[in-house]
Amino acid sequence: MSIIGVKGTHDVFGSESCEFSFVENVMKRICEFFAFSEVRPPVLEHSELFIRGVGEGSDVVRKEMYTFDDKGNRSLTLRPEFTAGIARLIVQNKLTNLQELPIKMYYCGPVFRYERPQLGRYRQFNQFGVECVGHSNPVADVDVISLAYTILQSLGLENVTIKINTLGDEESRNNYKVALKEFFAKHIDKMCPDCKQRLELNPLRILDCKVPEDQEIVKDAPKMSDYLTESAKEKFKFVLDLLESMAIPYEVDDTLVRGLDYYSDTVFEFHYKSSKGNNYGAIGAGGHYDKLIKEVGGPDVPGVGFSFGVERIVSVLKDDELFPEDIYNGLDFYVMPMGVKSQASAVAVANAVRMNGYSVDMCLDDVKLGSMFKRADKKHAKFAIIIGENEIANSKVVLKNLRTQEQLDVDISNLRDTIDELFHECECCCGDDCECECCDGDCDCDCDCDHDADGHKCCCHNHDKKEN
RNA sequence: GAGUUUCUAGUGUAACGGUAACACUGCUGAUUGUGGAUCAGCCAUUCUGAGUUCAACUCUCAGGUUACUCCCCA
Repeated sequence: MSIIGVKGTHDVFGSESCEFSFVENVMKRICEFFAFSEVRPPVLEHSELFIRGVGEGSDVVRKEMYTFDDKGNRSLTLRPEFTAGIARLIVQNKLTNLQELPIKMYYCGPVFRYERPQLGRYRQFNQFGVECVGHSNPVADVDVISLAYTILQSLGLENVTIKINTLGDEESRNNYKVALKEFFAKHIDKMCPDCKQRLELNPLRILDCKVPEDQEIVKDAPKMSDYLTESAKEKFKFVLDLLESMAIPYEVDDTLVRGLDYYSDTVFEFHYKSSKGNNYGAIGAGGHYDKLIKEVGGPDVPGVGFSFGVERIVSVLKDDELFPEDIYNGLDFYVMPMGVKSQASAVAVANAVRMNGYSVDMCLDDVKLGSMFKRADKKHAKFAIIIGENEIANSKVVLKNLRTQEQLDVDISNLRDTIDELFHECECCCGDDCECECCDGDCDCDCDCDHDADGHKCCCHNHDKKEN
């Protein structure tokens, strides 16, 4: 009997794995530019952390957590999100005392939510996000939004919609909740069962209800903006003004309420509709939080963060064919030993070329040369290195370009230099990505960059060799 | 948690209750040191379990699982 994977989990391998790496690498690189450093919190935490951190009232905690008792009867939970774990990590390691604030961290890894799988939604999925903890300047909010926006742009997602709203400070929210309760109490009989529950638990959530009839009622509900304290209003205005000055487009959406209880003041979501029209929901979201660090036992400092759904972003990029061609692993060399006796030398050569910085695979079966060429083709290898008894006797190898069919005998002592020449990147001195065939000697490319009337001078060192 | 839905070779698809078929991929050979072609051959406990039947991929029941919807979220 075969064992199959758990519902809502996915195996990532082959070309899809290259796509995930590409997305994660772009994200990591840009986070480093923004001076965030990587953090790797554990997957397992005490359930208590999420109950207190994320909030008992949230659906994530109420019905979506993978919670179980371990052998010591401790209640543990597979993280449903990163923020609470990072808050714990900061507090436990006393990072707020050890370094200048804010603490800026980014993370990437799997999270778990027990729910029915559907489009863009899995039980185990990957989140990439950042937290910026310990500074109350709302510039931090904008910094984080700008980071997220930069990432999405670098990935090639041009038409991203940023929805933004403010939940205000505690005082604003309490006033608003009272007003909402009063308002919805008049209509609650006509509303959906979920909303009836929400009225008591967290009336803010009613604003997020998707039932059409309820949405009609929501339209006439009191607005958050009318209940904001002056300081909350000012903060939000500051954030919006700053976004504007940075040319980051946004839409204020006063029905935007996040599902995690720790948020206050600025909250935002990133939406993107793929050309196929698939609606993956928000591809990323985040916000500002005031009480989380304190709730976990730390000092009374705020934080702000966002998180992307890596699977959703991969899906969207796939739908819109935005993955660059060159992200899929190509093999530089395939080593072909002729006969068992040549294998030892082949391994040595393969390793030497690897240490030179190239990807090298080797045929492990004693099969005919023809078969080895077929295998090299399958792997899309650029070059073959053939080693047989003749070559070993002369301390040579045969180096064959599998695209052009050219081949030459190379002394093993010269192999390194020969290979480096073959792989030398040809760059036109115009530095303009002009795609000129600069190896043709006088390099008469027709790019329209304006340099010397003499035309380009190609910096490629391969001329002489190729022309011979 | 509720609803609809999928399940046959690595992939995509056939088969009235009666021999599991086809295409691509893969492997082996024709071809003993030079490939991408051609030709031959090989590759399945039909998701699992139970039931009905002389006979089940096909019908029934239970479970798993795929995809999607609601709730909610990344």
